Amino acid sequence: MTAKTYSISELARELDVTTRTIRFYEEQGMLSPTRRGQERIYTPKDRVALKLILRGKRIGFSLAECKELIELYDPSLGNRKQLDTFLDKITERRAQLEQQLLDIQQMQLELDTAEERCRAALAEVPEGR
Amino acid sequence: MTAKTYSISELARELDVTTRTIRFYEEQGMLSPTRRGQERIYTPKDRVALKLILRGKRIGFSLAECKELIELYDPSLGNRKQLDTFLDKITERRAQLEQQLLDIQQMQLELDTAEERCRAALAEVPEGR
DNA sequence: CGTTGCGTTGACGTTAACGTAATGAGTTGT
DNA sequence: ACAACTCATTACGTTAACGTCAACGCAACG
Repeated sequence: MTAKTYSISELARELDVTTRTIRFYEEQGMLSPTRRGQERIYTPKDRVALKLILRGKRIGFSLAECKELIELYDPSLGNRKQLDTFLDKITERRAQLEQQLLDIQQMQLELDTAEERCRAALAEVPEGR
Repeated sequence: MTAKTYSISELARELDVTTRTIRFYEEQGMLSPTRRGQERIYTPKDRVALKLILRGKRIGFSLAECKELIELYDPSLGNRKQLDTFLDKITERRAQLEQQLLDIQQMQLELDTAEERCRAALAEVPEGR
């Protein structure tokens, strides 16, 4: 049952990032692979965390924000106060995501009209033959 | 019919950015306010462009990407080749937006489970009387 | 046993996106 | 006339998020 493990370059290839980037994320306390000697060994859990970071980045989260997400995601450190602020942060993020949804929808509309105008302009200028 | 105009600080206050930021965007060729002497005069069109930039930023676009969006948005420079690459860029952006939608939905799910776990942990540790 | 490949740790370099003075011109109120 | 605003330009500073060497360890391969 010893779940699969990954080398740093395996992870890098699969998720399309550089090893430098992966090490950097570790340096920032976002990943904590175990070691075999000097070598970093990544578990599926680490892989999930990394994917979470990359997903965050795609929607414009800073690494600090991604780090928070990871901390939320893990079940660990639980005194009362912590958990309350966790819940607050979750609420906050949710609001942000909602705003982003709106922004994206708006963008889509704008792309629609942009495309229309582009096609209209193309119809006006058919110097292509 | 001379539509409304704005001073730089008016725009800054309204859209909650610094004047430095606005000037910076101009420096990057993303805004082109007219001048009255030295003073910058912003039209509603400029204001729209600025809002477009800020919306882009909220979903993680770089300024370079935002600039492209603005260029798409305006009707102007139309030779055939340009228009074709415009359409390509539009398609590309649409794909990106779709991916972002997926990412956001995934995040929302993760926040759901994070909240659940948080509440569960709170139930386990009710040292708060 | 040399070199090829993957891994490691520094350490300095780079780019984007502004922040932060410093300084000066032009107008507005008292 | 002078202070108080608002605007401008110029220029150096800063932070985040890596990129890019350099120099080394060690395992396998022909």
